Amino acid sequence: MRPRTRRGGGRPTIADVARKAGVGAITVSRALREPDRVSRELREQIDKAVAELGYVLDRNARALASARADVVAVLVPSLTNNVFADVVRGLYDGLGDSHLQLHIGNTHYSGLEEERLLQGFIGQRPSAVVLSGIDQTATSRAILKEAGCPVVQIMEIGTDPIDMMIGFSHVEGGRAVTRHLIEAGYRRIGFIGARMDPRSQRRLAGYRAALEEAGLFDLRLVTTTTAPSSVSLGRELFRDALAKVPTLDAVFCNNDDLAVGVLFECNRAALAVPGKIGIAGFNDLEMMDVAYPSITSVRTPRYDIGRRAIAMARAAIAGERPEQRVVDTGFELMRRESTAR
Amino acid sequence: MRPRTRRGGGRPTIADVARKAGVGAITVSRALREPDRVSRELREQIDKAVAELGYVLDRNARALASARADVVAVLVPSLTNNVFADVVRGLYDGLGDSHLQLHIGNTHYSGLEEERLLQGFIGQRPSAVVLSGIDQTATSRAILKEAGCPVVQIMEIGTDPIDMMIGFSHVEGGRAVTRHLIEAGYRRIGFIGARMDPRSQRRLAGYRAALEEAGLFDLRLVTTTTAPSSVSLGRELFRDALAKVPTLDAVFCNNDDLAVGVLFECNRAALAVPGKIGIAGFNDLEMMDVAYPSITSVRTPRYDIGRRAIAMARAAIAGERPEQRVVDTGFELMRRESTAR
DNA sequence: TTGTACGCGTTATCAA
DNA sequence: TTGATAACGCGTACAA
Repeated sequence: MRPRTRRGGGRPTIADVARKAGVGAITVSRALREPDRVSRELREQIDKAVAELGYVLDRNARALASARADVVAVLVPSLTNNVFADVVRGLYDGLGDSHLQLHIGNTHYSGLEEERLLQGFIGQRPSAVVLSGIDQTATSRAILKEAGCPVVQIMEIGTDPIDMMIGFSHVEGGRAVTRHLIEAGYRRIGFIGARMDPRSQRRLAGYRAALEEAGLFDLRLVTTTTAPSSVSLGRELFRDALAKVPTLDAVFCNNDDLAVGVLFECNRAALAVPGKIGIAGFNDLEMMDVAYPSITSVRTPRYDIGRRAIAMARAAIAGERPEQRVVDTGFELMRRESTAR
Repeated sequence: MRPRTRRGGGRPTIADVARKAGVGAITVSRALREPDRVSRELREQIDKAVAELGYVLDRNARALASARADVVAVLVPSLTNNVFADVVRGLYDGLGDSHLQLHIGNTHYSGLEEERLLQGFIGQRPSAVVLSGIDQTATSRAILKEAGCPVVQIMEIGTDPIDMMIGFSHVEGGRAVTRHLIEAGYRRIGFIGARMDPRSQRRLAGYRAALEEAGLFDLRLVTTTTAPSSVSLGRELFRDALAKVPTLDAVFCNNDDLAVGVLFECNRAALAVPGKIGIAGFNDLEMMDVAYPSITSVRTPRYDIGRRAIAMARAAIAGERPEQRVVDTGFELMRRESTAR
């Protein structure tokens, strides 16, 4: 029975390299992974053969044989959102010289989509999973608990981590910025929110708590939509809010895109900022400091969260026990011209 | 000799499912891939067994056995850049109901990094490769030609596609917007550019060509940096440009972030836009239309390019020959208040 | 429509 | 330090 034709595109395999270098296949494998455990002589022959053949390791075969994929699965709710773009940048930078790869999945703010993606990713036997927020479905939590790999929830903290967590309290963020507005002398402080995902909801809760403490809360001050955030949406929501409450003297925006839209609308309508209207955003995009007037916001350590999430994952992959399972990064209120009255 | 302990984490395999469902392993495999080719009765038994066992397909094993990974490798120069965030969104949406996965790599605008990533991705035997621009290194081109899978270069067009291409001419984009500024009556038109990657260089070339046609070109009008683009950088570069050429009456910004920075700086310095200074950007981010004054820009079909690139890749994977290897999507000049004088 | 035998390219195990 | 052998879990080819 003659050997069948090779299925793979005829690309060189580890056996080809071994033959050419005059060694066993396993020695080639070792030379590639742990060069120190192979004698210098053989290593050089092998390197030469690899170069001549243009050999490229088949990651699928490696993953199958070693039952782990050197892949970190990452689930974020959006790729368009600057916030998660920064997180992902931090994740990449956190990889450093490890041979880990990042596989990014976009949940589109849907728990069900997260479940679906998780199924797919788990099928790759990732070395770790990083995912956003703390509102996973019961099924997702079950999948992750059974996956047997480190899991890092990011951008938020809570009391019941699947495994590890790093982020900050969105309730406290919302509360801090709202208190600042109150202290600045504003009294009719509106909340403008888009998307209204769980983190936005919690920012709203912080806003409400702060206003209630001060006896200033009024439901009509809250203007939200589930539509995705954008600058133009900021303009629209602000118009709506002003129509509802003509005495509005400040707005806390769910995020910075909205705040910029509000600022442009104030400029257009000749509403003085911060004199007539105070504006505060959330996340502190780079633009906020450059805007005229510059816009108050809550600086969230997105990039850092990304870096440290990978560091936590790498430590756990290496078998280390985390010092703390839940890491609170905090946030920083950036007071600027838009609320300086 | 007793069977050794299983290497994998003891997760159920296709054989376990087959045993439980009382069928052959291959029937389970088929039921998963091509349900129509398995009798309804068996299919139901199999689905039940899968659910009860919590079976998850091992994608690595599938990829190894079938010599293809159902993965599209995507290389973009940046994830922070809104432009590529939109492209990636388009790519995801283009996937539709296919069982393809996207694996995103970030080249950080480096040809060498692109090469390195390509090596890694090719090791996964992707079904297709999507990459940005037309300036790949010779090595990258060689790797791709040998990969034997469809390749789509996006965001730009040129005369020598590796395989397929979809995008538009950045030279023409730069030329169009510059001509518009000239027609609007501006005479001392500056160019402000950050990053200055190949596409930025070509926008600059278009700008220069248009000004030279009109006899208005002057090297001192050009202010660039290789630093990454940002709103604050737009402010800085505009200040530099104005210091060099105090008679400056308009600026074409390499991209919209810079343009927004210029607008804020004009507001702060009380330079009337468009009266005293005209401003034009590139890419037409959503914000441009909301800004006050709204900002002229070149709308680039980023999302669409993403979608169509995947469509082209899918067609090629399915064995179809493309109608055209190079697709010019064009662009659209959006005339707005910032240049309406 | 279903099943059998084998191979995919690599690594773990164990022995030399 | 090196190598032979047997998995890893699934899909292809072919036969029934």
